[in-house]
Amino acid sequence: MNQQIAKTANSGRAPNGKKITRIQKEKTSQILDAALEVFSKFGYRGATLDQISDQAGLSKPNLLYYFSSKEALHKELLDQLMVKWLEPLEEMSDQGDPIEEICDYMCRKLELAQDFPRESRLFANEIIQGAPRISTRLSGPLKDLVDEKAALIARWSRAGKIARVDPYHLIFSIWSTTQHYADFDVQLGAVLDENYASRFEDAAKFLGTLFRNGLKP
Amino acid sequence: MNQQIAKTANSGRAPNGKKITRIQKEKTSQILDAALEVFSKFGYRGATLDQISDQAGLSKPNLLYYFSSKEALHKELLDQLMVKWLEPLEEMSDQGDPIEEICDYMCRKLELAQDFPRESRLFANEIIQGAPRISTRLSGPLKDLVDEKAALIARWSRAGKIARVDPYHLIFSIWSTTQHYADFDVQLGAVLDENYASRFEDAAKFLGTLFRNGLKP
DNA sequence: AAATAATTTGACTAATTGGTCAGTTTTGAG
DNA sequence: CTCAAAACTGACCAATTAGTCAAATTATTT
Repeated sequence: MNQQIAKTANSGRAPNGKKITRIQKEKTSQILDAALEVFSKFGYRGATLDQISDQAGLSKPNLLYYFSSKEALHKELLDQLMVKWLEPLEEMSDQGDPIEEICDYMCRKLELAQDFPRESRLFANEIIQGAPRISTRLSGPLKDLVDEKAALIARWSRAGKIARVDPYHLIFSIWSTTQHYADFDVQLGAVLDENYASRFEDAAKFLGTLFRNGLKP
Repeated sequence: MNQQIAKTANSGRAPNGKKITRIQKEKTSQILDAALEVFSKFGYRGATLDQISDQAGLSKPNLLYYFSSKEALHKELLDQLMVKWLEPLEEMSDQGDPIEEICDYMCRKLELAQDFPRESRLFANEIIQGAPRISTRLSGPLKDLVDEKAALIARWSRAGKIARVDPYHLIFSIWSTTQHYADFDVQLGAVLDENYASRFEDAAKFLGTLFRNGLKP
């Protein structure tokens, strides 16, 4: 058997019908974790398979037994990431209070930055370097979801429930302010010094104030 | 003469007293521009001297005649960048109206993102990847300046001139929202589509509203 | 027009890179 | 236990990388 091993961790079977063994599940997850660590730190071109296989605790040929190429490994990480990254925005609902819905979204994004900083940096690296391996996802699923939620925010805006603001740029400001706490963590460490430990708590409080006041109709 | 050529473009003389020729001035500036282009797109480890020398229109050994190593070239770019990057914050003054001072700072940062997106991405790449070649600048000059201006904002806050907010996180929010327009430009392009052309204008308007309302006492 | 200094180049090196492959070892179903 | 499939390995390869160097070319000075 020389075919590439399935990468999605579903119920015992790969999309192509092949069985997924215990070892496959363990090793692919080890590799993906190691790859996330290294890609997020050095970017695609800066990361090496040797680093990743070292980090994962196996040999390079063994790594290539599970993922056919560096590119395939990177692509798999981005695919998994995209799902997690869109979730918080999907949850924004036209029920509840508009300003609270928006602030809740901001808080969920901030939690992502806190809990998954490597994923955030992986994404940032990819975007900054021109998104060569993710651009279709941006103009596809991402744009569709943003269009939908921007329309919702625009309705709130027109109905006078929130201030009259450009909904797209509101979403961008939530992305940027929250992701900043993952992507620019080193800079925060240098500047905040003794107040570094409480940065996420303080950020939630500050951003809550900023958006709540800033969006008041 | 085999010594390294001076890199600072001052009045005809290098710090070591050597004369700077016309060719030196031209070539170093060509190289720095090319290096900025390539480093900002691929990060330090992803960039190659071959790419940079190609972009600059000269041979690799010729490039290494002007800059002793890849590291030295990158460091020179970061040094030049740091000055430009701190300027807007330095200009924030305790004269003028507090909220306008803060919004003016935000606008100046947004202009930097618009006029110098490559510099912004160079900086972002360096920070995301752990700032291995700039960390002393962060905890030195940057921290000092931020501490000073945060104290100014804190005074405004205590005096009731602006809302009671954490001054550090206010500064972070200005950094993140403005730099986002340079660093995540590809993502904006994918999402905004036909509204892409006016993104900076729209951003200035949105961020003006957000910060003006959000900081009202 | 020499003479000197500055600039440029091609050919090179040693190290690192992503990826291959034939063969060995381990695993787990019957 | 048996044996086929799965997992793993060391040795290898071609391409790319940062950096060197002696020699050639060009600019500048006198």
